[in-house]
Amino acid sequence: MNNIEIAEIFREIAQILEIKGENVFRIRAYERAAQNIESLTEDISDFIKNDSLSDIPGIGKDLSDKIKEIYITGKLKFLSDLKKTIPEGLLEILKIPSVGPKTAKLLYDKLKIKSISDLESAIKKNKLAGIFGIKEKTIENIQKGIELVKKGKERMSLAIAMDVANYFTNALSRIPEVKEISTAGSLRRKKETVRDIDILVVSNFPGKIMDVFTKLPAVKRIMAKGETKSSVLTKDDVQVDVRVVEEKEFGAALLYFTGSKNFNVKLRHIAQRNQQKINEYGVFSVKGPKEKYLAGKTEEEIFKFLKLDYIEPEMREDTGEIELASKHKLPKLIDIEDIKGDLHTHSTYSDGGNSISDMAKAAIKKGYQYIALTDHSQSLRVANGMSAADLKKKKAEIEKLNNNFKNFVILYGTEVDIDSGGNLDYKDSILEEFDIVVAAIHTGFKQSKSQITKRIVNACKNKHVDIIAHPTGRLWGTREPYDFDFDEILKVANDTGTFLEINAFPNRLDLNDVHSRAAKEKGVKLSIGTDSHLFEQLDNMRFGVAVARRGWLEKNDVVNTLNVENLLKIKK
DNA sequence: GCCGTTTTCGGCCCGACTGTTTTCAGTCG
Repeated sequence: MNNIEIAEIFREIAQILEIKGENVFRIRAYERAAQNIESLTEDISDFIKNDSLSDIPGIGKDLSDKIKEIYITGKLKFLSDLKKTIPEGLLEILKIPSVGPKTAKLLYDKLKIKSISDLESAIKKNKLAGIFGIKEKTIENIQKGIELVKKGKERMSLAIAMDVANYFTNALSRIPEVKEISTAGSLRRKKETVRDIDILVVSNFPGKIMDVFTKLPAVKRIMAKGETKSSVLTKDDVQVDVRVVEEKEFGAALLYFTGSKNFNVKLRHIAQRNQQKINEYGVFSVKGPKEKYLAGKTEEEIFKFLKLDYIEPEMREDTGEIELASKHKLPKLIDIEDIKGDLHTHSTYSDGGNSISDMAKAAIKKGYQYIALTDHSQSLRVANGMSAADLKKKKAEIEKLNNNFKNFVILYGTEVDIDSGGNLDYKDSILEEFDIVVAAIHTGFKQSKSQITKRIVNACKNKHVDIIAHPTGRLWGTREPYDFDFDEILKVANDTGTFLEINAFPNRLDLNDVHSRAAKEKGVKLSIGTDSHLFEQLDNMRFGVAVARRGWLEKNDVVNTLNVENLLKIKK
């Protein structure tokens, strides 16, 4: 049982307790525990071995025992007993927007509805209308919610979310009454997937903003429209929320709507201790009979009032950053401008769409000092992998192009396949010719944990392999990461001086934020590569940088922030 | 169920919007 699986068990418990109408704070305790376990950079087994489970915030005596039980037996009696008390399908009803635990319970108690299909047929037979508290409008909302669930569009990738957000921020910026505008929520924190788009606007004419927003051409349906806050659904079924605030509230609102929830809760605790209160309108003194506005115009001002250094949005998850901010020990996160080159790209020599020359030109235009063309190796036939003979031609072409550059260099590279037996697809005598060797697994994803771990360990131990690309193999929404011992890879990567990649391709983002942070803590260096197959995709670097920032990485942790001389010096 | 710079008991973040109510519960973030 790994961290994610244990977190899921606690989440399921929270949901069942919710339906049963249990104490909300008990429910919150399970949710909080789940979130904290999920964001641990160490394997939960380490805490069990060291008998230090209660060091994890939100884990006390009871949850410690439950974690141990799960770890040892693979299951939890408390959960299986709990499951018996409610019908199986009931949890899926909670996924319907506008249907919460109270409604789910009501529907079950009155009509014995225990699944979405039960609910649909009850609506068809007009059975809902008779229930106290449910009328036409509620039924309509449930129906629309069911449609959404069926389409299965619960979260979107960060890349898509950014596109949608740009459309709305551009459109709203054109309104003269808009003084300031910003995205908020998980999009601003740059989470790898985003559920809905939050936009914050400063204006003295909220009514006008609400009108324009809800009438934009991309809007399919208005879900809610109030004086200062509205929600719509776009034609692609993306939910967008816009909230209008006054200038003196903007920082407070931005802080509040950026979250995360746990981060906000902790800030409020700090405020409470100082006899202050934080909400989306500002920081207020609650000393004396009357509340007094203290701050709220900017986030910086609010952090200052709380005696904290400014915390970047990507770090606001309550995983230790608030404590560091109070001690002035926050890391200085890497920035997109720090990136000096791309170490994972493809050309027409394998399965890329552009020539080496075109890729290089695009890299120069981005202000890079180098680009590595890492075409696939021979056995990867689906990707037009390169034979040893083709390599000579490619090397000659790169040498010729490099003669014409000043302050820029193309690195002769390869993405060499790690085959199912753990061998590399080129001999050492070929590998030593390259400037940069990226190694990756492309086949045999279903092998056992020990087999896959051994394959990657072998690659790390090769004296020519510089980078392990997309180390976990996951493809968002299509392929789960393969099973391997990440701690072991970190150890070997550190011992051998092998870099691990943050693959910036939007549906990979591999390593992810938690893995990146773990790598940093173990002293492993990372490389952010776009895996571009077209020159336009070099722009995906920003998604890789987003992952790095969420993983607390600084400039020094990432090797492609170095200039080319230093890069070639520190690589194997 | 967790947690403690007044607490080992009694708290636990806080407000907008909706739909159903005649003053508020449920949902959401």
